[in-house]
Amino acid sequence: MKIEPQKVFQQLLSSKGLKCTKQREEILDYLLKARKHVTPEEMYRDINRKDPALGRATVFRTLHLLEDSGFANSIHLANGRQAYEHKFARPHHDHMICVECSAVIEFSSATIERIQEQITKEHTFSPLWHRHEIFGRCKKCASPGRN
Amino acid sequence: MKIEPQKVFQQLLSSKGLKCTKQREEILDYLLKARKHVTPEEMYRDINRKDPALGRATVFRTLHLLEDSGFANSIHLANGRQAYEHKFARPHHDHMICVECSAVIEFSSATIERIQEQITKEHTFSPLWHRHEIFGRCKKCASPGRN
DNA sequence: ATCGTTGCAAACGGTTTGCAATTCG
DNA sequence: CGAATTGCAAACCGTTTGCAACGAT
Repeated sequence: MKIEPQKVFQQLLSSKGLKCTKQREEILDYLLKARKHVTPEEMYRDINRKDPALGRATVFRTLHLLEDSGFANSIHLANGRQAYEHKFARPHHDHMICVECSAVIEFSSATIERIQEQITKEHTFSPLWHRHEIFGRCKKCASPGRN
Repeated sequence: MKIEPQKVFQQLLSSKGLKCTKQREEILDYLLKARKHVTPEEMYRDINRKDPALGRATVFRTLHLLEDSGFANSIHLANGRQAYEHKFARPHHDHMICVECSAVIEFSSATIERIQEQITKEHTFSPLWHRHEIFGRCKKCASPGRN
């Protein structure tokens, strides 16, 4: 049985008495199609091109809605700005972020997760989520001949 | 031979042709004495109480100077804001951050570091630094009878 | 005296909010 | 119809910056 994000989203909306609007659909679709992490501004720029009526505020509001509902994740880029990715059928993973070109490479390690669990337990800390970001230079930006 | 942060800082300053000012000393001292991670605003508030002449801009400027020189570290709190800690004679460590009271608990794991190295190597990624933050509730805030 | 540094206040940039108009259910 | 949602523009808030006065060397 294939998961259909749009359907799931609609269900969530109606279950909360919220409405399914064109803007919310556009934004979810954009996020689902995006191959990389997108910033609210990129999102606004791209969707607004096709639908000039869309406002910036709606992008932010919807992104929060998606994040709160567990449909999206946000990461912090090196400059502190946020970028989002959807969470449909994607296993948990963390990120390596290139400080030069902002490329994002995903990684995950069951061992790290296990150690984390152990560490939090030792400190009687109840983990909710975590952020493990490695900053550096990607293959391309670190290659010789580029300082 | 004991390390004397203030001396080291003075050396760095003069080696760069920068000046050793009262404000810079106050800020470094504050950071050294702080037992927890401090935000620029806390810093400004506290130091400004004793020295009303100190301005907010100087706090930010000095914090950047300290970070760039490797004397301080910054972390992002759950709300995206920054907080700083000094780096004198402190081994590398990461953080668990309480989403309720913003308490910060430090942790470190040689195993995690090792795995990270291996992962970056696999992706031909040249790491510069990383941020590993676990968000959740500290012992106190997670205890029953609260929420 | 020189040039880095400071405080101030204005500018910034990303995000949020108040509100009247609009749209979904 | 009535409540939720939207776009707009103004408000926010942490941070940065331009500038004239100041201060360390």
